[in-house]
Amino acid sequence: MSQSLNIPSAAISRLVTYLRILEKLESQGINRTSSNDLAERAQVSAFQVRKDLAYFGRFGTRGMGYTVAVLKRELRRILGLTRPWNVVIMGMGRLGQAIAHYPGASDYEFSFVGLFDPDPSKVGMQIRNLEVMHPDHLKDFVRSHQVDMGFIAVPADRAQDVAQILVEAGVKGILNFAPVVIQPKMLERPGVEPEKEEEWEGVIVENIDFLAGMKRLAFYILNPGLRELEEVG
Amino acid sequence: MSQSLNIPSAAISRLVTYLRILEKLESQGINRTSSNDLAERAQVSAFQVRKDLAYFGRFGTRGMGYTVAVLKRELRRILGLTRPWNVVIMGMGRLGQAIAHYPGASDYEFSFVGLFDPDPSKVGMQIRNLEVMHPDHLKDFVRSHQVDMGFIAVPADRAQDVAQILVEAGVKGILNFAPVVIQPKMLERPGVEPEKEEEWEGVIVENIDFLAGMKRLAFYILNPGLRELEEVG
DNA sequence: CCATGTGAACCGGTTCACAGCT
DNA sequence: AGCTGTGAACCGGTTCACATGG
Repeated sequence: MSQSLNIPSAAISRLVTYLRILEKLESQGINRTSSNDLAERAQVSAFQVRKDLAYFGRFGTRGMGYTVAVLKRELRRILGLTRPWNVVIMGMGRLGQAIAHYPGASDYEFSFVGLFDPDPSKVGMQIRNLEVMHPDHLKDFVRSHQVDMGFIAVPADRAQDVAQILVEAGVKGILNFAPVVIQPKMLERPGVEPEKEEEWEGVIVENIDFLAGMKRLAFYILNPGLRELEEVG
Repeated sequence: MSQSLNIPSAAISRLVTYLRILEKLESQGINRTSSNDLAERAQVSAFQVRKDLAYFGRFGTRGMGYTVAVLKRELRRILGLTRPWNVVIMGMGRLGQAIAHYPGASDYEFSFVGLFDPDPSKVGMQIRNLEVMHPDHLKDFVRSHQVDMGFIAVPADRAQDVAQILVEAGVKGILNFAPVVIQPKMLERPGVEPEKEEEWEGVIVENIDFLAGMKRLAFYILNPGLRELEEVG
């Protein structure tokens, strides 16, 4: 029934989309919906919507559909958006700053609690009521502020090192904006080998690569026809 | 053989990754590689690498592997990165500006040729040697400058309208950074109905949604174990 | 009678084993 | 012998049809 194995990762991406739609519906004062309605708005099939939800339980009423508020609450719970997430951003170039200011991040429980950049001209800068710090202070900061995630917004050639630093500092997940594949082999947390090394699940890495997005777009413009649906970060 | 149907869209994402790896190898003076080597660097299986390449032809030498320069050239050709792509960016908030300055975009043949924002305080601003224009001028601009793609970097509640405007202006593809599902139903290009309406293939929409990335990350941190590999924009 | 929830069929993409070239 | 290229097996995710329950 609920929460067992075999949940396609694509389903998770879609749940995020459904949640966004439900929030929009709620803000419009609409309080009932259906798998058909959601499907149309999310551009997937109604089967898909029902199956995706079924992985986690049953949230609707047969013959009636779904209550927007209920389904929204359940999806937020499933996705872990009821508790706060403390986030640090590595790299305060234009992209890092744009992320720090991104509206909507704080609507959910994402709090940017620390901003880091090694550039002396950036250290000490005030961004969004936070003072940019040198990465040397990351490790202490992560521990003292219970940081959950680190975002990588540094140049591509620095990304692997920064990922390493984040892992050593003890974050649980990384959102990587740099156009590189982070090598998980190297993401070993020192001090874990001594313990049960089975224990160490590894850090979750999710990628957001818009250079790649541009290139895929170029390909599909040249080759229309072999375009299906796609799910992207 | 080459270029027929049934190419998984995930394969396209991986090709982009392989290309990036080849460019790195070349910059390091390495000029031979293999499916095994590429696989490790891209964090996929060697089977996968060979299969992905096989969709488009044969580029290696049996027993020898691949020549970096050759494979790189072929991937660039396949992905359409040998010809220039003229791009406009809609929305000159922090994200739009970060994209406009993104290093790497111009390494490939992506040229940002026009920047648009309706905000009077932004119109006329000089960004990257370009003057920010009002969207009213988009249609003429797209025609006169042969714009291929439009990037949407506007607030979520404006994204659908901007998509509509881009389509009407005649772009072939859209890279949408806003956290909304663009409704393709509405993306009708006026003046197409009169002609063969079969002809209108539609505009390609690719999404880059980092709010969604954050949420997926939250989910996978809470539920490690049901994490496989993922491909993301 | 409606729309959800779900076991089963189907399909497409990944994995595999091996054939083919160097 | 080594590594690519590929038809076939396999597996997982999507689609479907229908049973379930309001």
